[in-house]
Amino acid sequence: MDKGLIAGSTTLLVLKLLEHKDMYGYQMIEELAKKSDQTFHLKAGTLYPILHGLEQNGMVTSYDEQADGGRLRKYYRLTSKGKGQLADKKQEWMKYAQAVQNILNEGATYATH
Amino acid sequence: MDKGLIAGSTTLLVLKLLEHKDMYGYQMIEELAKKSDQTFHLKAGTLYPILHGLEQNGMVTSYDEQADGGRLRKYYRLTSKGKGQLADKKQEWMKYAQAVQNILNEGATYATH
DNA sequence: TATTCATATGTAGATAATCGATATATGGAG
DNA sequence: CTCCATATATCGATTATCTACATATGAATA
Repeated sequence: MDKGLIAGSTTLLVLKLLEHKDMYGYQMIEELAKKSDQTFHLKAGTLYPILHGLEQNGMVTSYDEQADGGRLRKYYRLTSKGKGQLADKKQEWMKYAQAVQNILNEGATYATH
Repeated sequence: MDKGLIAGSTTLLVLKLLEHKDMYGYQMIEELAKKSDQTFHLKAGTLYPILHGLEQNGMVTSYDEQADGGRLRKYYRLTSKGKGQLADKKQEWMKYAQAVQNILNEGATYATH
């Protein structure tokens, strides 16, 4: 998958993952790959700086929690400000994707069978 | 419109514009803005380097042609190699956009009216 | 016990794609 | 004759991703 394509939508996807439940970084990487049927392979070196930035901007808060085995995980929770950002970015993406789709479909012939 | 969102799909859109007719750079910028209902505002400083790159890679060829007024325009024509590239990038974009869409639609409720 | 692997977070430098600014030149309108 | 739309072009800055590296824990295995 082309690196450039991912640009701009990564933050949107991260915010979306946190919409209904708190998650930790490593979990997000796995879940994105699974949910996208391996289309996305977000790298740790990409994700963690994004999470730090979102926290600094007040879009998420974080807290540490012990896993069963004793491992420490850093969970992220979406703030109300982050929910607003998610809604904005979602709408922006929809508009953009629709515009690309419209252009790509031009000149297409449709089966009428 | 977020700059990052554009990344990765610009080349695809340029190739698509040339699918059915030859065009010159300035014309592509105008047509993209019009066709996308002002969602895209591709800048000259972005487009021309892309066109040069496509030509170097054999995706397009170019020729000069005099406009009515006498202005010189540089037209670009899609090669068969470029057509292949267009098909590849189109498929890649569709797959990517569908994956984003699937994730964004999770947890959505649907009106049943 | 030592080693290796999956888990888990993190930083730094390289790469790529876009933008803004700037430059040049022509033709039409005022 | 000045200004603006047209038309192409280059360069440096910005931004977002990647690769590579670093650190650490716990489980499996040799």
